[in-house]
Amino acid sequence: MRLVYYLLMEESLEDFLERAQRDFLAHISLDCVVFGFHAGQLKILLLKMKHEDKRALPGGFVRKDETLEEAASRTLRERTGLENIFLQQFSVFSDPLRSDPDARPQSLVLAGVSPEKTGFFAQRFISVGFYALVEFSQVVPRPDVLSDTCDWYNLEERGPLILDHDQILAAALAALQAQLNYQPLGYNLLPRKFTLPELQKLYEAILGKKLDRRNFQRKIFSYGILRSLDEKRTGVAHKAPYLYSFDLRKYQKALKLGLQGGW
Amino acid sequence: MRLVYYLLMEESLEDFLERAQRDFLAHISLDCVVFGFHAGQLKILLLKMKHEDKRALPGGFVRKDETLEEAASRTLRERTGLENIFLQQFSVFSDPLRSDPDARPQSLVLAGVSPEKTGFFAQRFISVGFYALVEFSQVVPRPDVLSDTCDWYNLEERGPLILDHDQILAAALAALQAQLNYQPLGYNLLPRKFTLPELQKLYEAILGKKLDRRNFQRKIFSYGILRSLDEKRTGVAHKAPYLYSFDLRKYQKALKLGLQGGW
DNA sequence: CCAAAAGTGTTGTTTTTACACCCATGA
DNA sequence: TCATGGGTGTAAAAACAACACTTTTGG
Repeated sequence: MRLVYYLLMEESLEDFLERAQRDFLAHISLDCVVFGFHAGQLKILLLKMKHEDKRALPGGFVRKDETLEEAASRTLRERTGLENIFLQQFSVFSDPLRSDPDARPQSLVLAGVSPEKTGFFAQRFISVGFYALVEFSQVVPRPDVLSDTCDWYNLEERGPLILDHDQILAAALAALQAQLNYQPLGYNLLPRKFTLPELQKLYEAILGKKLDRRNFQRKIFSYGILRSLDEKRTGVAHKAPYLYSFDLRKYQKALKLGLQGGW
Repeated sequence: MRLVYYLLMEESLEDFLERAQRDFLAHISLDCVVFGFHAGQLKILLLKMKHEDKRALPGGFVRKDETLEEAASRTLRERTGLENIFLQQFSVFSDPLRSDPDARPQSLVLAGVSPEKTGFFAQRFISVGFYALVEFSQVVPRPDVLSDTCDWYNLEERGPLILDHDQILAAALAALQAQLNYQPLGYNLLPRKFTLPELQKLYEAILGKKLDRRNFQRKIFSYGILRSLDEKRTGVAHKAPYLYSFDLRKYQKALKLGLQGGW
């Protein structure tokens, strides 16, 4: 209401500028929902905070000379050891009450930081949510300075998360589902060589429902995005499935229009 | 690189906290792409800046006690006179070079502000993009304090926009297209009573292509989201078309699963 | 009365769904 | 050898795309 007044009354433009620094101050953070796929299950990478029972999404802050994407990439390089991680913004979380201004400072104090230095974390943060897709087996999880552990969790076994991270995770999952036909999810979550049943299980995990095997194969083939490898997965029980890899050029081209049809 | 060092070397946690306030400072703004629909055309609301030739998207800042959505809503209340505007975040724009730190302060100086007070606008802003849908005829455009005029423009006749606003607009259009089957675009862009040809023209404007009249009608009816009004649009040339309105309850329900099928 | 927009069905084609048997492998 | 998962095709149903004539109205 005050601002409306400033903007409508021309005389207050200078006042507005003076107050802006105080009235409009919010810090920006980012939180990443890192998805991996292993043994037919979607996994997410979570940190176990020091002196806290709850787990947290890997997150970070943006430096002056970085884009958000660069900051997220840097953060995830630290958490996973990987370069060039596939990243996608999906939402911004800006509830003024989303973070408890005492929680993080308290756990910092428990971690041995003097209380007067914890001010940074006591401020309001507006957080940009990213989801990231990584090849599970390539990741070497590394906790950050506020965490004890960094590990993969199944979605159902993740336990409670700090702050609004449950909400962020739910939004990431919804974004993942919505973008299945518009982003190369398979390319980024699976190893270079994979079998059709593996790809199908990935689709099933993302969509949360079973798909018909024959219809799935027909449809995937119809996109022309798979390169058949004349090679089979060996060492597994039962009939050896064929291996495939993505034809990235065709995959990208097909995604531009969106893979047609529903699942 | 410096940050990597801080986070990997435990001893620097306190240093990290001290520097964070300086290293991680970015201001948050928001920019709104306000869509309206009139005479078969998509329109956007743009401000003509004082002392600048280019036009700008309506934008604003977030107060301490607001969510981004509340801030956008407040901003658009000022620009349009409307309450409860339909708003949707679609992307965050964080290129460190996206804004010229001199441009806005210079035009403020031209507007009579003393140079030392323009510091707020010289800082780095990370901007959250929203698209808004309004009923064209309800809007009473009002310029803000930095602008001469606030008016509707056709997409093709908008002229050049400041900063990265062309990019923001392009992203908003892409989001609009992508969400056609998931958001009540028709409900928010059309008046309460409308004709099928009007609804079809809206779809055509958003998609940028012509649709077959009979197939369109069959498909729209099949969703069961329209209420037929036993009333015709009078006073227009040619055969009078029937009026319809949305059955909001059914529309919302249908959108949860997404309106099926492609356009 | 005529120009222009609106209403209305059918048909061929494509896409989707549902469904069952044989094969290869490791245990 | 057998239990388990992988490979493969067909038919019926649904969705989609293409297409033309008649009606109504204002000018």
